[in-house]
Amino acid sequence: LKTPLKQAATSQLVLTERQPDCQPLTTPPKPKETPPADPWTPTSNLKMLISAASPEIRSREQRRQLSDSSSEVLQTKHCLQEHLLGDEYEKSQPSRKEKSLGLLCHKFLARYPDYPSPSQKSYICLDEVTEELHVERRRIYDIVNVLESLHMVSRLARNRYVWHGRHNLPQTLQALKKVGEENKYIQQIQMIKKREYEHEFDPEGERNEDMASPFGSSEQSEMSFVELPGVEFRAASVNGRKYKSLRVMSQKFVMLFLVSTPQIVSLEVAAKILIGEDQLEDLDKSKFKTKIRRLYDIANVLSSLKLIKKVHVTEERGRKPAFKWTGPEVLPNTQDIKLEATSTTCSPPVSESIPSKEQCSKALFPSKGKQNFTRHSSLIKLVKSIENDRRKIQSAPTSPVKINASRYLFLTFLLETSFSLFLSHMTTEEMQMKCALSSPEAVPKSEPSQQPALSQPLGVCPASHSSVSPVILPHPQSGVSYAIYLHPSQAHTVTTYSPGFMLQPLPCANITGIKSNNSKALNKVTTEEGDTQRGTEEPPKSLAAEERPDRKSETSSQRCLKRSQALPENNLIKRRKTDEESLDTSSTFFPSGYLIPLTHCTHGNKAEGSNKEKAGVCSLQHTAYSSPITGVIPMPASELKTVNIPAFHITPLNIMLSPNSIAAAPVLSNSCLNSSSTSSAPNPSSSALNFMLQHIGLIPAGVQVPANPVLQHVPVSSQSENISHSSGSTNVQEGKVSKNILQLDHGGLSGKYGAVILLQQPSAPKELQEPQAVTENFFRTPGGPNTEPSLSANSDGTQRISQGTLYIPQRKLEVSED
DNA sequence: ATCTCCCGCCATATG
DNA sequence: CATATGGCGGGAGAT
Repeated sequence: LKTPLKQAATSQLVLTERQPDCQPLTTPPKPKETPPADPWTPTSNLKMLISAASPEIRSREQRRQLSDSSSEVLQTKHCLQEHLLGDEYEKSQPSRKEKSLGLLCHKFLARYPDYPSPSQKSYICLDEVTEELHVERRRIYDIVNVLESLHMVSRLARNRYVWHGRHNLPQTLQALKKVGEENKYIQQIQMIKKREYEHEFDPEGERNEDMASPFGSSEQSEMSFVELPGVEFRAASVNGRKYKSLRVMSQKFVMLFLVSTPQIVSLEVAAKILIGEDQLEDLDKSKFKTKIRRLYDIANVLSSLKLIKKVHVTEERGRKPAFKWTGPEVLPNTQDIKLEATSTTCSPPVSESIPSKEQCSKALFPSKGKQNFTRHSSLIKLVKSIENDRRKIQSAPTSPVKINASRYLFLTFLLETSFSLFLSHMTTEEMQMKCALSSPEAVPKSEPSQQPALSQPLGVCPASHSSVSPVILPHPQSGVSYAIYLHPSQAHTVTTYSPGFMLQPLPCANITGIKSNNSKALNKVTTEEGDTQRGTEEPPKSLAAEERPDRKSETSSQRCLKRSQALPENNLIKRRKTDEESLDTSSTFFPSGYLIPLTHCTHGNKAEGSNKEKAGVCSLQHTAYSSPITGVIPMPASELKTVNIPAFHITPLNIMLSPNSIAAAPVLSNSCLNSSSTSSAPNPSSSALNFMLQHIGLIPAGVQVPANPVLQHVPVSSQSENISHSSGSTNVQEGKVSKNILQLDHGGLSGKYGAVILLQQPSAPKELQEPQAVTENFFRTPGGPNTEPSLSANSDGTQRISQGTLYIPQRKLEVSED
């Protein structure tokens, strides 16, 4: 169905083709508005181009880039020249590209400075713009709407906008990120991926249960537009709250980037999420298509702003269009993290409670009344697991339960503290920044007066130094040793994204013989093959879990102490039988995961106030890689037998360790530890560690574990050489360059830090499994009573990791630039 | 064929 | 009511 107008336009084009120099032809679409329009001639096009790249352009630097980067312009110019040369006619009509929203946006942006002086505001008159840029008004709206969503412009009145430039961008992005986190986009993304996954795996299957209620009842499908407090949006009346679809969509789209790690979002996923929010599960094809179209529009504008760029994500399934965030990294949403330069806003005062253990734990829970902290989708799983545990604990307080109790407490602790904290504060940017900060060979130097709180963390090692720094923590009571392997990101060997390992929460199905309701579903979805392929973007198993009341968190620590202390874990230690079959089922894993953050509970730093945050950030820079608060799960050998699924999975991302890195590890870790231990006062790390251990019940309340626990570097007998194969990696090809990017998409935390937790079983028989059966080696304890978990290089130079580590093969994913 | 996404109709909002 | 906005989806150029 062609409308008259359309036909007119078409005919016009035809005419133009035949009569290149025909003057009479004017832009028909809007005869009235479009003034004695320019004829469609090469000249007019040229003029247009020139105007786009002319001196009129303000920020030359960017403009320059623009003209350089936008090959289209050049191309067009070239074409035009040809045209002018009398080449056949309109081979190159005002090609579609020349009219692209992206180019138009460039032209639009060129009219205004990125950072207009606050003194003189520039106003935008749509009429002028449309006229000068020779575009239909409609197009300008598209651009303006997106800009509005970023608060780069705001509407004053009809036809009238104010240009803010990028001044507000940092704040806007920060706000968007925050909202994005609150909206649990990470989880939603995971869910979508999960569905995809199940879809292809399962003929059709029952997808009812777990996807029935996408998210908690507390979903926010509101069509809310994120406003910026400071940013004036005068003309309240003008600022109708309705119909902001494009704006809202734009914001949400941006949010997706800001919350995901890696910051790559495929159109498909974005569209689904944006749709899903309004109507749950609306597999409407046309709606989807429309959404995609809109996203392209938005993406074009965002691209012009250089906030994103197009890439392609290649999976087994094929190439899918996606976009990668290339804009500024957004600081953690917590109010006062001031990194000198960029802070534009004044930071509000900070809390000042005395950090006792209790306080600490409380402090870690930002939201008391309301549940605000972000949770990785996988956390939901974990939550469920915890719930199960709790149930068991409450119902049957018997020995087997005890273990669960401690585990429960531990998980709870992690879940509610570190994770949330980590999630809310950690950013890819930070990570990278940290990587950059730590010099390749020197242990992080402590800034003299600058950052007192930034004490040497336990076993901190510069990322570039060692790959693994083992820390063995003797368990006072049970005698079980826990080894925490922190795996600094191998930035040096890998790339910007260099996650090491990931800890993944696993639903504890079949623990102590009790069948988990999810276990079935879980098994169903996982297949070694499938996981291997899809590892990267694996969605967590079931996300149906609901948030639990926070009440629990408050008391958990206390209860934790009581219970844990009351539990004689020694009893639990038994000889572990080598049973494989039970482990087979454990091959089920959930690719999604998160890192266990290393949070530091700084003591008595009320005075630090705003510094606190800063210190936290800073310390993270150096310690994050090897924070003591890594998941250490007391798991008696006996337990292992019956437990099908360990509490955590460790996902190795790129485990190809350079031979030297291993060698270096011990040394580094030592030095690090030593340095950290020198301080008389317990450093944040150790205190945090103690805190955690006590809560877990691994040590009595009074006992303190020295900052540098007995470290032992043990030669590791490892296997699973194919880890590297199974581990997921993302290749991002930018242009011709291909990078080895580790992506752990699950969760957004991935890629930053990794930690390997090895559970040491004192009495476990030594037995090494076949390398290939990586997933089946979970928690296999090869070492004998005296065997220490370790990492070693194989003859072939490949590093191997063994014992008690869980490997989750990552699906290979490739991201390539066009 | 698929990916992009321009074009412009037309429902609504605004003044 | 005249315009300003902007949702929406057909369908055509790009690849």
